Amino acid sequence: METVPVWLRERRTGVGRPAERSRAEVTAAAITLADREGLAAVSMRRVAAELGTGAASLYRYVDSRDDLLDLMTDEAAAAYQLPPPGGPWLAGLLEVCRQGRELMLRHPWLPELVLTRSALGPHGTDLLEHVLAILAEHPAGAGRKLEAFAVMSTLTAALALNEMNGSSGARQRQGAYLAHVIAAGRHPHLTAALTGGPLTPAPRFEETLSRVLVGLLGEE
Amino acid sequence: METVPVWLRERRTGVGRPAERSRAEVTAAAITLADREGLAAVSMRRVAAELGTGAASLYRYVDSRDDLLDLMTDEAAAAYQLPPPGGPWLAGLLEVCRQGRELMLRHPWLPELVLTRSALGPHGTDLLEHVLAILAEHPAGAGRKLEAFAVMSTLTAALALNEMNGSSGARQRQGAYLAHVIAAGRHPHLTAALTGGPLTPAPRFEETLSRVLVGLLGEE
DNA sequence: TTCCCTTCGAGAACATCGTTCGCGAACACT
DNA sequence: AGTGTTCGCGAACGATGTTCTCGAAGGGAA
Repeated sequence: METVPVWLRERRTGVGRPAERSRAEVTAAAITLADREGLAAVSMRRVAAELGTGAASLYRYVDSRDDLLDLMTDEAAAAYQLPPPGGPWLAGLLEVCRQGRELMLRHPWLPELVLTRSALGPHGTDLLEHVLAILAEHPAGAGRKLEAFAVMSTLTAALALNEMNGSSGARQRQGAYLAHVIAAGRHPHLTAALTGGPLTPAPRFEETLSRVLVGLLGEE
Repeated sequence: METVPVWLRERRTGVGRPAERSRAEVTAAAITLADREGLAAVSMRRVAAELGTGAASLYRYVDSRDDLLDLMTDEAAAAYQLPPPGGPWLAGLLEVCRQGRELMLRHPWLPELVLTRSALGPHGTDLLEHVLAILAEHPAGAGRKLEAFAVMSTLTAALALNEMNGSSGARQRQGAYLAHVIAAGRHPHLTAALTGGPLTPAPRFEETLSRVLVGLLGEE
């Protein structure tokens, strides 16, 4: 049972044969592959092929596929452009959410990893530090601030996931079933909600997160 | 490309050899297995073994493993005890969340499925209908009500997942890395948040969802 | 330069996975 | 009894994560 996290396993000293690749290269290859063919395509063998090596070689850089997924998540978080904190806290948090959404649209595999795997790496902790800095003057307790961070991440990922499923084939199946449910006539409120006009304008991403964050942290 | 959802595929008429099992039995076996050994143990072979049959037989009842996962999710939602709507809407929604949390603690595999797979089956639509009934008098538009349902489900699942990770080995790794980050001294706000007292009382589940829902739907 | 010790690369192997094929057996209906 | 249709499922295919193993490669000491 290895209790040391991925991010702490250190490169050995200059003794022995030097590695031909780096953990960063492996991570980058996995991200490239996931961007191109989806998360399901990220197998050890495919990632290795992307690098022109054998599958077993990857285990010199990564303990397991799960480790690699964590590395991908954290590496993606490196793209955040964190402005110096200042100004109203709500605007600061919304900017983080906005960038998060763009990141997830650019990396369609990210939401799933963020939602089901909560490990914070170096860039993840940088992001959390930034959020806490934005909230430094806020009177809420530390527990609530940490919770606000979790809620932000979760909802950003979930909303981005919903957005992307819009063009998927899953949406068609869901629509077909909902049509059946409506036709059955036993769900009056659902029917009214889905057929009443052009489905009242879907609340916009930023407005939703703004309302949630205000509810969580107060108007201030 | 099959555009008809799982829930609509109907049992054939009485012609031919009758099936020895039902889709409900297969689903129940998968749930039993997942409860006992986790979602990763739910393979077609293991589920079949649970039923005392061959793996290939399951494909008479289910098109794919993904279908089976959707069936598990919806079957779990059958356990909701939906009281007749009435009283203040916030209390009604919180009751749904409370039951949802208990469900997820009883079925530790549920959050992952709810978070990454959004298909609504018969029981899922019943639940949505119930939520919309609770909000029938609420002035918000249909879009916002549907969104509130999505946010409720997502946050309930995510918070339950966090609760359960408390006893996992993943928490230890995360703690070890956070200790390292604190020791490095480059994250003052994070350090303050994690070392300031006994980590200000973690905001309680219901209070969190109450604040979020009020933020989303207004005080009314 | 020579040697050694450590580390690396990766082919082969193992257990397991989701899924398909094909066929014999079983039942309902005429 | 015969026929049409469905069911159960052994066998097989391709792919997966991971471990074992060992030859090769390079740095530092001699």
